[in-house]
Amino acid sequence: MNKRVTIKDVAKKTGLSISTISLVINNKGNVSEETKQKVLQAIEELGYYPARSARSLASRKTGNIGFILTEEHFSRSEPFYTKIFLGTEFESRAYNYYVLLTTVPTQFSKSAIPRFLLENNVDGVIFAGKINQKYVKYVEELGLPYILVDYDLSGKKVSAVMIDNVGGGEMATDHLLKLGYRKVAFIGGDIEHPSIRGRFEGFKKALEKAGVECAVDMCVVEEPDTRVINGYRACEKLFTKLKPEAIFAANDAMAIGCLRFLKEKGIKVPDEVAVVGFDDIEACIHVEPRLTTVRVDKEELGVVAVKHLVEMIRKPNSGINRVYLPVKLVVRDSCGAKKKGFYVFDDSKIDESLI
Amino acid sequence: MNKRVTIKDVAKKTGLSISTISLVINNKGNVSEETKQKVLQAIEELGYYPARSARSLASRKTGNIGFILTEEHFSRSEPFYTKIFLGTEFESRAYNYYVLLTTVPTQFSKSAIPRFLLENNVDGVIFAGKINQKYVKYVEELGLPYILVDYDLSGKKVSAVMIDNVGGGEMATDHLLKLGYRKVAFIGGDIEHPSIRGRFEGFKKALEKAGVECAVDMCVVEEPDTRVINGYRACEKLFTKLKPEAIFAANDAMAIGCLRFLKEKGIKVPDEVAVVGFDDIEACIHVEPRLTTVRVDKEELGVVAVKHLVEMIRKPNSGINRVYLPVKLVVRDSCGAKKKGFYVFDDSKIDESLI
DNA sequence: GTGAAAGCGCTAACAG
DNA sequence: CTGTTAGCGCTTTCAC
Repeated sequence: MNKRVTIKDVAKKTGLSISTISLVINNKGNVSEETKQKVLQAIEELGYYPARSARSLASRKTGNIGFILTEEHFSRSEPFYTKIFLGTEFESRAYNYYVLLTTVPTQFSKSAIPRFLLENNVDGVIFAGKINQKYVKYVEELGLPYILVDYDLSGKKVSAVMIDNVGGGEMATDHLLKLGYRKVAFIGGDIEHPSIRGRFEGFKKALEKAGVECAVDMCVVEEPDTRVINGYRACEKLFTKLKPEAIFAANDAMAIGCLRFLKEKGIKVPDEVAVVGFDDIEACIHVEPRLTTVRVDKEELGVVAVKHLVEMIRKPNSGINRVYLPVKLVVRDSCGAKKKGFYVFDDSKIDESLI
Repeated sequence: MNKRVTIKDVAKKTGLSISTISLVINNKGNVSEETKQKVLQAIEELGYYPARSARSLASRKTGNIGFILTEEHFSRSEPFYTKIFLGTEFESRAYNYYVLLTTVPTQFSKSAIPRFLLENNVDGVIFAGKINQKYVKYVEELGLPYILVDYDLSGKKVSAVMIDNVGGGEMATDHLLKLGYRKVAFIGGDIEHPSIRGRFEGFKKALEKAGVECAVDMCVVEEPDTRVINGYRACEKLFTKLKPEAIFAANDAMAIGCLRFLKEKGIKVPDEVAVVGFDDIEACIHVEPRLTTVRVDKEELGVVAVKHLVEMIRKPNSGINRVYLPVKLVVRDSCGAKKKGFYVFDDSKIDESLI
């Protein structure tokens, strides 16, 4: 490694003491504007950057944020959580933090505790997606500030950045209702998950508003999780007894499962059944017909999480932060709106340019 | 923060000096098995973990690996580079490294130099995908070991983990040839990219082996990049003058573009034209028909990169590492092999279970 | 406003 | 084989 430029070099060059330099770097204390400028200039000229490790050691702050999610979530095919991470990575630059990402097994295990927690190498933690409560508890006991993203702990007041699931579910259902469908079904898995619950709630709310009865057998919510295959199965169950006009699936993966089942059975979408999903994952524009869905701004979830977490790090005991991020209906082909001649803004061009 | 357990506490508890503890931790020098055990036990009992920052400061090693890719690559819809990152993250645990990910603009800019480079906060760097040579040069001048993944610098002997593009291209083309197609076209964009070049090379090699002429107008390689839209355009160009029996696209995105074009024109796949892609991205199983392609093990690319990089960090001047990772043909529906009754291993179940 | 000095927790010679 | 000692580069009282 080349000889590193240190704070001493800056001190020497300016004829000041290292403590003054330090004060300038950290924008602390009372330093005259004049010396401040002198220092800043010297820093610039020398190309000086404070060493992380030295700062951490002396200040007892790491400058790192931990990002924890389950292996299951990260290895999911669609990059939902990846995008959240991207958002945090981007935002954390503004605050001069590094984001350390790690995955943990779904089941809590003492041996799986992230290294950065054991090594005291983060100032705060972001949990993305469903996570075993024990991990959260462990971080809490460490006294570290933390925030959940796209998840919530029932019966516990924690900081969290959430999607407006209820609003989104309502929006999707309203849309189907507006298109004239009356026999509208809901398909969901892992119904204990706060997000899925919320979407279901929105669904019921919309039906109630419209004065449409929400039949029990029009709601298939027993699937263990929300993967494609379970969307397929749920749809199969639904069609053994009933023939809905429209389906609102709790997420895109399940909606795609529905599409798969319907195609196999030769049931035309959207002509015979309309389908709407939730999340707006990439696959939506690859399936046939392209899936109408509720768009979640994943990056934004990450950005907001960092904003709040940094605030919590900077002023401890500032209380709990809870935010709901708005969602947006993206109308494509699976809901039939276009065929019915409803005017809709076509997002497809935007989608394609992203690829 | 709770009172941290330090090396001193371990020394006190064991009645040894801190340097002995340090030796044990780092598995260095000659420490008697007896004291070693004693130390290890004390560490266990106290729940001691060495502080990163202190270690870094004293040893002048950060314990971090930088992971650099362009914004363009990371925001790509399919999680190709994300998976490579996942691989690095996973593997780096084994070596007790943290991976710091950052994106940079495609164009080099002095102000976009990753913070971890400015702050001297990494021991080595992984570049993923196509990257402006200036970034590489910058790292080189810093004296840091680095390795490229899925990219290469022409005229420069650098360490790199590469996909066996030539082999894969050959494999895909062989497959089409074996199915009886003779008029086989190649579609590629960004032909200056080493990977695309390699795939094209493999294509030509296979044709030559089979004694099939490689007509110039059967190769559309002028597109600026390899996105879906350019696959669409390239396919359009192709079909204005010719009618190939099969198409090998340089990657899945372009292959999907072909599928799109062909569907619009009412040309049946695989009945009228067979299509094969490269990469095996998620979308392959969502498109209709499902895309036959060449599978690249993305995680493995990351794993291997870390292995080599760590080696380079540990023994500097150990020379250049260059590896080619094998690929595998995944036969689905777009190539017509199944319809033609060829026996093929069906990967679809595996795919679905991943979702 | 600025400087001197004492660490932060660890590693790395060098003694013994 | 183990201990002593001097830093690594910075932050942080506390004087002046």
